[in-house]
Amino acid sequence: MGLRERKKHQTREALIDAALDLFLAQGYEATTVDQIAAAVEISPRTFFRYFGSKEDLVLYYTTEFERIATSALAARPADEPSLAALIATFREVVQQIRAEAAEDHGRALKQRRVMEADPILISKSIARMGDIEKRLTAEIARREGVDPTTDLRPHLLVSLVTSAMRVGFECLSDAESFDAVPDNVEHALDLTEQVLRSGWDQLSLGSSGQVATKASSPG
Amino acid sequence: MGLRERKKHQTREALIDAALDLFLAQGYEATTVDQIAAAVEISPRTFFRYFGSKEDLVLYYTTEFERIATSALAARPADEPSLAALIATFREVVQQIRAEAAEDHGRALKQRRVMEADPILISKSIARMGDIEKRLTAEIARREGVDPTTDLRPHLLVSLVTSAMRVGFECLSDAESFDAVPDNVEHALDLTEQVLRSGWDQLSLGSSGQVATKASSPG
Amino acid sequence: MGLRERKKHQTREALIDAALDLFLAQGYEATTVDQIAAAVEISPRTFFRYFGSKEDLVLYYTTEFERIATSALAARPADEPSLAALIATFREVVQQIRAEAAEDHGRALKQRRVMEADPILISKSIARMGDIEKRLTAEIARREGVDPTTDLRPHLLVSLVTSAMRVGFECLSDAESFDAVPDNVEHALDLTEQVLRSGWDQLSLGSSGQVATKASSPG
Amino acid sequence: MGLRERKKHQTREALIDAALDLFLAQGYEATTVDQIAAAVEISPRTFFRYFGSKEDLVLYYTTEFERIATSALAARPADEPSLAALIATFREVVQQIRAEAAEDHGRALKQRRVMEADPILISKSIARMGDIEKRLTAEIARREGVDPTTDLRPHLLVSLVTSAMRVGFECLSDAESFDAVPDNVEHALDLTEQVLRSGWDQLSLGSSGQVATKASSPG
DNA sequence: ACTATCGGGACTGCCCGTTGCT
DNA sequence: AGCAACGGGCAGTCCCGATAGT
Repeated sequence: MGLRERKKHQTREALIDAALDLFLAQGYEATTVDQIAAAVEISPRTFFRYFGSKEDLVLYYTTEFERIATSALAARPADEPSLAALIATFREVVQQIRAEAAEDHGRALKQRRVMEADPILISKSIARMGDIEKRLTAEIARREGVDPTTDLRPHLLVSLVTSAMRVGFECLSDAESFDAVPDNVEHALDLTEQVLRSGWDQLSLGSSGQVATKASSPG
Repeated sequence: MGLRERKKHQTREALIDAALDLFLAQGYEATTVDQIAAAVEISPRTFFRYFGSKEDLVLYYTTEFERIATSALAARPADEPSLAALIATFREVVQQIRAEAAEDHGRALKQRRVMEADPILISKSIARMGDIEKRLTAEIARREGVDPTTDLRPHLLVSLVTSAMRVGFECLSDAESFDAVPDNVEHALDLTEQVLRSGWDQLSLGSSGQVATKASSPG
Repeated sequence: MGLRERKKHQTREALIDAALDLFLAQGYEATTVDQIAAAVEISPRTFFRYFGSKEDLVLYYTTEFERIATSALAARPADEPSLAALIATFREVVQQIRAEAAEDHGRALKQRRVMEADPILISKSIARMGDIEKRLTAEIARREGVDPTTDLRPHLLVSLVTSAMRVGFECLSDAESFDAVPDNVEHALDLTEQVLRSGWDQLSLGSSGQVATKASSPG
Repeated sequence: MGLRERKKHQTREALIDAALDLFLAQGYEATTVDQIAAAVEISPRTFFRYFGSKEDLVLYYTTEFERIATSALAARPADEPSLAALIATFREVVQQIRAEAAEDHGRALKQRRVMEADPILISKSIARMGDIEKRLTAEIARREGVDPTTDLRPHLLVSLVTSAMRVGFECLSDAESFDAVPDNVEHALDLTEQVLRSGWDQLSLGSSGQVATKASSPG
């Protein structure tokens, strides 16, 4: 990695740290981009070269999540049932998070605190999840060989599992540290797997089971 | 309804109509609040007395959705199982939408067209769903007599069913009219009910089933 | 005039004064909008509510010129010959300028100094003059009942008289005060009127005198 | 003309052609000097041996115009009246343009199209005209033996005739080809000569006719 | 030298608090 | 009383010129 790359990386991390501290100290809304820029001694203009928006900074990990999740799903064996593949994918994501938490110096925890303090940020992060869902849906549909625009089962499956994930993430308002989050997520994934396993397979996703496709709906 | 109320209502509808038309004509981003205000001959400031933001206007129906859903859930019999109550609640919402669509003069369709043209709006609307989820979760937890901060099952249940709803709503990009939406949503609800019915009840929500509560998690 | 109007007027003038002084002291380019705003203790944002751009401020008098000239021309009797109408129009503009010069406190002179120091501003102002010419040409063509795209006499007439005006204005680089300008302009207008009067009327603008129209040119 | 000269001339023309085509295709601003150089297979450095800047290339004809006009005016007999000399000068310029138009292959038209597409270029070209006017004014004043800073008649005369020229040039926005331009310009010059001839000579420019000089103005 | 990056200034849009108008 | 004009603040974009790494 050239000196340039390295500096960029440092600046990005410095921005995240400075911003999160400011957010925690005085609130997300009350903190201006100018303050963040001043804190790391760059121009406000440059801030926007690193993060498309102030929001992007807080939701940085969401972006990371997407990167990890999509590549993890792509790596699942092609013949694995979709439900299992998704659950496994998310479990891998959790592992990754658990691993990175070490060198993270509490950034992840700070980020969650900031988000909890500002409910609107939670909404925003959920919205991003929507985008991720779309991508995962496309991949599941591809695996199953169905058309996601006429068959809503891939979307539904992804949506259900992703929901579980979210629920696991959000249930930590009272946590002192970030440690409990991975456990929570895994717990939620366990529950969902239990609940869905018996029911979902009967939908025989990917089969010609017309009952489940939109095309067969009376609409 | 007094004359004052009526006038307010008219202004609000005029704003919605004017705004949606402008959005369709020149795009959401490209349309300024000033233009909307000018179109109905009010001051830009006054716009914000009717809608908290430009976004609020487009997502007006989402707000309506919340209103209807919460009151519908509150009206369900107390002894109805939670899954059934939620599904029934959402079915009622769909009915309401179907009914209002008549006197709506295509506003709902226009609104969807606007949202499809601007992906960011979709995210935003999904984000609002998050708020609704929270409210519904609280109500389900109340019904079940569990603490939603320690037991993540209420949140999970709500999240799963809401996901189904969302999936139903979103699958209409190709629809020419708004008519198909209610059918789609009902279809998604049907599927979800099928899938969850067998599995969910075994979680014996509300029981002391320790396996399912966060408190019992090893984390 | 209400208090509101009065305050607005004061702010505008304060802005012009402060800006011109700054421009003279440190140059047009080197002066930022923020500095101007700070000098009159308004927010930079508000600056743009008074002037669409920094350039607009310097060329403010050009805008005024346009406003006065077009309305003055519109007010000329319909049966007055075009040449006379134009000369009279510009004379009125000069009168207006002379009248305003009193309460002007040398603003006009400062403005010229600024423009002379920054040649690009001169280009810009000339370019605006081009727009004004276009508008006046259209009006003259309307009065004469000819088509300005096929008959170049309206444009020519306007251009000739406007040139005279410009000549009058520009001949003051060496003047200590702005006082001489109106005299100069009137002088130039006098000369032009003398020169053109006998010759122009023989072009019988508006007649069917084919010799004068572009359509009849051998091209 | 030696071979070396001829090659230089060819390169210059190739540059103009390539540049104009690129400007038309992707806009003036969007086109880089590198692209132009690449198009004619010379090094970017060499470009600047032919044209001082990208702008110089577009305004090349303006420069040519200046060169031709000043030398043509210098060549007029010393005892020719100024008006006649100027008109004759511009007529020669037009002849030159007409002559070159043959081997010009629509360059002039393209250049106008480029300029019309970028209004700022128009400003720049007009601004250059201002410089030319200044030079011609000086020459006329010299011929007449008057001081151009106290007597505004030279400037006025030049300005009037130049205006005519501009009018002739500008009246082609709708023209499909450049062919009509020389005709238009000559037409405008004809009209102007007619109009001014009788009137101007009575100003007895260069005489001691006090009425016409600025010095004698009551201002 | 070439190019990516940075800095900065103009400018706009959203939104809100206050103030003057009716 | 209520409403709309106004001013202000901040996020964000664009463009350009300077700079610094490769």
